[in-house]
Amino acid sequence: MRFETRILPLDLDLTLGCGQTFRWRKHEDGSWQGVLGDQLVRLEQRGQVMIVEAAPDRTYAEEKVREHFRASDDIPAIQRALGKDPILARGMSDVRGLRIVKMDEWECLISFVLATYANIPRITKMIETLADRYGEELAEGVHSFPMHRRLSKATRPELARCGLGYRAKYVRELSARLDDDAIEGLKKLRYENLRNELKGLPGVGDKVADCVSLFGFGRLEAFPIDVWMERALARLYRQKGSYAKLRAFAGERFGPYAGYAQEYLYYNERVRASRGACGFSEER
DNA sequence: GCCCAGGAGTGTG
DNA sequence: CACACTCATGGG
Repeated sequence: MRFETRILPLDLDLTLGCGQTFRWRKHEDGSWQGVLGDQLVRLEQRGQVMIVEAAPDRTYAEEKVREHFRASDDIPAIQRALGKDPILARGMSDVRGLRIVKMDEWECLISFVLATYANIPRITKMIETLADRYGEELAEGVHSFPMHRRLSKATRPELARCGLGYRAKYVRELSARLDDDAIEGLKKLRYENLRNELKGLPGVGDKVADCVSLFGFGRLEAFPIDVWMERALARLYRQKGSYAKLRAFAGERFGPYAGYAQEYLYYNERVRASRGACGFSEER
């Protein structure tokens, strides 16, 4: 079934191509294919409208898509708030359609734990292999991300054979420590407590805890810091130091929408910098 | 073949 | 708290 929905502003290429998610593929015709829960979805942007192709229930699919792109985020308001920062203000109009996505919590946790010490192609491969072997087949060759119930039955050697390496142990331990109820419990926590709980889990350090808080649990105040963000903070804000120090700086400077600030700066540093362009620039 | 990856855990100074 | 070392593999 095919229908239209509007989420504004939204730039699919920016949002799905910037590395915050791992399972969206761009087809030659420019459309994007992905899996949201048990929904296989194909999206096509035509100016202000987005064509959604999914089956079989329109209401359910539309709900999933709107949730994933955080349709209720008031981007103009967020940009007005972040625009008080003169460095962000300079380049923000170019990334108006870059939205934070909302992933399934369990999928997000496993994905970012797998992402440690691996490059994007490999991360993608690990996740696809897990989906192929433990997820439900939704269409020819397309599988859902495995639910906890199923993944927790996989043994460590089996997981290791999915190319996870030492990460197999973390996936096993996460399966043992968490279940659907535990995740429901985590959803109720405020960010600081959620972050601490996540950091207590095997394979979860500062960076992964913040990625999962932001992209999985939707906490917009989270500000994940990886090597790209370290560069951005050093270059634009002259900030260097430990994770705790940089995180404190970001919290103070960007406040409740720090996650969006991170997404903008990350994109700018990683994608635009590679093309030699710099939308954001330091103050003189 | 060689290099190194969106870090985390553990031990030491 | 700041570093050093290891972790296990596969994509480029």
